Amino acid sequence: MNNACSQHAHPHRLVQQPLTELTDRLRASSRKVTGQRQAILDVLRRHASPLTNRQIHDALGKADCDLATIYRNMHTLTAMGLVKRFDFGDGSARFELVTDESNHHHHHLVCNRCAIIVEVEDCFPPEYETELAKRHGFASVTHRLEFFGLCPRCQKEPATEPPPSGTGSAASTPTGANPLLPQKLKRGRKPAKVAP
Amino acid sequence: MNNACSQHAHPHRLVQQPLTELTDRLRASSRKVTGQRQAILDVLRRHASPLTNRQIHDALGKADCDLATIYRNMHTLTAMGLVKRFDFGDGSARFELVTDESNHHHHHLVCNRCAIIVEVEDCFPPEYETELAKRHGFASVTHRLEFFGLCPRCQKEPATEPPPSGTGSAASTPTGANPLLPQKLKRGRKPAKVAP
DNA sequence: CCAAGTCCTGCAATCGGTTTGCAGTCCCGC
DNA sequence: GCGGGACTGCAAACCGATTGCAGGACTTGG
Repeated sequence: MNNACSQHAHPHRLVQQPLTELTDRLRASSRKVTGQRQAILDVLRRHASPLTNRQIHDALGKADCDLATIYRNMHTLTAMGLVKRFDFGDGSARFELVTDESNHHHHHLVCNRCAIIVEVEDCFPPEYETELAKRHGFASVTHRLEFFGLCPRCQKEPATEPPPSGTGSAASTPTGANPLLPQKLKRGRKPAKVAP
Repeated sequence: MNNACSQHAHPHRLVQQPLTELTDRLRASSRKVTGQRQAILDVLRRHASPLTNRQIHDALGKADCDLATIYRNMHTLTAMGLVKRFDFGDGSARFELVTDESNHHHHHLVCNRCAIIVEVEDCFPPEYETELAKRHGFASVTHRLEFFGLCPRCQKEPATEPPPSGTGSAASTPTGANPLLPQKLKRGRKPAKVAP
């Protein structure tokens, strides 16, 4: 499956860190460098925005790998600090590769319609958090912050239309449509069925 | 900023708005004032921290009400603006009653161990968001911000202990234990089973 | 106060995301 | 090259959440 380039957000700010360094870190933790693991890291490396496990699975293409394996690996990698987990409030977790240099603290700006994701640097000053922690006696305080809104392209759309298809250059997600609707999940049940 | 002092779970800062006003708003929207609806609102009214649907269900006690009904009602009430939904990143939504006066913009500080929730006023200045929106061309930008850390009580705990029981004064949630583990959900599967 | 029309509820099936037991496979150090 | 532990695939199962359906509860109008 093609996941490729014209990636909406900062298309070329991709992490070019050699895969070997990643695998080295794996070995250092007495973990094995399996083909699946490498493939997953590779997929993450070539994507700028955080991906869901399913997106990773789809992006793997021929280097297929069981979804359960991806889930397990994301846990392992997160625990090892190789990837970071983000939560946009639609029921699925997203993961981003963490690399020594480029992975400073950052957040995201997500479109409520097409789910396009823009990385943003904005965040309040750290003293804020320190102050907050002190005031309430909490320790090791962290925060989770994400922004949501309507992206420029979606603002132009008719309104009560389904999310944009492929109208422009930037396809929302490589895996195809995946409009996440924060605060308003959308699940379903098949039409109906008779008795067993 | 600071609202109250050592409030952890401001037990008495409850919303005392008459239930009638709430029911009036329901009628005004051509919705029916059912017993379940009232019971749910009542439960929310007497709790200061956001509750999960299950917690609401448990808290209902004798005024039992199907979980599905609670889910449906939380949707309705959220859409009507009577309750606000929060997401702490453990797989379940939480709801807080919205009342005209007291429900200003606010966030939460959650303990990673015992799940105690403290309401906090801290947030970055609104210009921030406006600026961000403008810079990226986004419209109607909102944000989701929550803080996580270790509460004072849990800091004293041994460490690799299960979350504290009822050691102190401030019981986490009226409904009982419900330690949420942000970023590290905990699901399970029963022991095992043989063939059908 | 009753009847009709709606909205609502309970029940059970279902959905999607995620986890896990189990058995076979692969990686790595020896 | 071998052995054992780490890992994978498969399928079952979990969980929060959603929904079709049919009976029940509010409301409004008469």
